[in-house]
Amino acid sequence: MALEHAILVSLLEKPGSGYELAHRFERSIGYFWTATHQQIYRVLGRMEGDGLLDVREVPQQGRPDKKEYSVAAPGRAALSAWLHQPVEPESIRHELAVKIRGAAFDDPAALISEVERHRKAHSDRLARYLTGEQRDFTGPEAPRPLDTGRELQHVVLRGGIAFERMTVAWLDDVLDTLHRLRAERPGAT
Amino acid sequence: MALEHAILVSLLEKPGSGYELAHRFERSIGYFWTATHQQIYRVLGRMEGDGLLDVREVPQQGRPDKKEYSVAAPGRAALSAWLHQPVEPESIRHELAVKIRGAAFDDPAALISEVERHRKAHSDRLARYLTGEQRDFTGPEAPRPLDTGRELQHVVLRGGIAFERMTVAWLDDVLDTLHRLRAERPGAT
DNA sequence: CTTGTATATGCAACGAGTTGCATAAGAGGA
DNA sequence: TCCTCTTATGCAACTCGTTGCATATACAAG
Repeated sequence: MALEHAILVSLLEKPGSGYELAHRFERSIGYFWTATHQQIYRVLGRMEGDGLLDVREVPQQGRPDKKEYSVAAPGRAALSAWLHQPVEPESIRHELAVKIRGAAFDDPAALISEVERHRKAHSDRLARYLTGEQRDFTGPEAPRPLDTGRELQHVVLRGGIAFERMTVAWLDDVLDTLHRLRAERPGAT
Repeated sequence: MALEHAILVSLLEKPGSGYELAHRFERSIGYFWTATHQQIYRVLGRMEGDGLLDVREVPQQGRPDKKEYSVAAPGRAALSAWLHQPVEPESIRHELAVKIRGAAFDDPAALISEVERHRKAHSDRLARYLTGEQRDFTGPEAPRPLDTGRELQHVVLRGGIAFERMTVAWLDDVLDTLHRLRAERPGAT
């Protein structure tokens, strides 16, 4: 149930509506957890029912009203309990890797454009992360000592950056391999 | 439905029983996709029902009989169709990162042992991958040119190695950060 | 005045994945 | 003899996650 915990963390950082949370999950929270708005609304409803969250109806002008959620005391306790419990180190799930190994039973060269597409998506994301890092964590915006929250946000962002950099480099390795295999078998398409 | 495709790839590489597949998913296939035996048996049953797989009852001595699955023609066609379809670049889901950001609202120093545990798990996995690479892809066992399948297996393994290396380095960064934060706030536990 | 975009919330159905349990045969050791 | 481990297969119940659809307000562009 890590979505619950990701929502608690995000709402502790700043209260907000389901819609706003969905956007954060496409941005900063998205470095390490993803969720669609349907999932978020469903879980928000359940968490409110369980007393983990408080809701406040916020009337707005020029746009529909919203429900602003914030973390209630039991929610904070639930997060704290989870933080003190071990979680299992996760394994990767990489569909593209399944495809690469599957390509041995089809035409490997046909994968090249797909891999290039993935490479672009990851290098775009890397650029976005680096821009965010420049904006939020350097110069006058750099976290002062003792700003624990900012320091921890930064180290998580550095993890996202390292992941994307590693992925781009690996996809280059994959592309080299696919090109080499095509050169060795000039008969293939 | 990537589990289906991962099973097709694995059975094309070598036919086997559900039990054997479950073990492969803890080893080589596990570089990029995980699954428990319950999931595997369920999906194997469905795939057989859909005509994607052939089954053969294999009587054994000294152990229970097994059902050996292999890929039927429609299964091969289904894999090929999927290979030619684009898949979305995936995002990470990293529970530990949720915890790190959540630690800002609790005691960051309490996370240190948890992060160390994860670091060990990842560096153990890295060592296992490197041993496997030595065994299967160097010296007399190195893939000859034109051995497409082996080359592709190797590039996927290199991806697993790169991922674990990157993760270990990042967790060191996280540990540095947590230690630094603890030093700056000597009051905390 | 219609179309498109952004804000805002939600249901229903399905498929994917996890957890707990159950069964059964043979091998090896206490 | 009993206990445990390995091989081998599976059901049931549940939660998690995805996809498609539905609704409503407001603003801007054509």
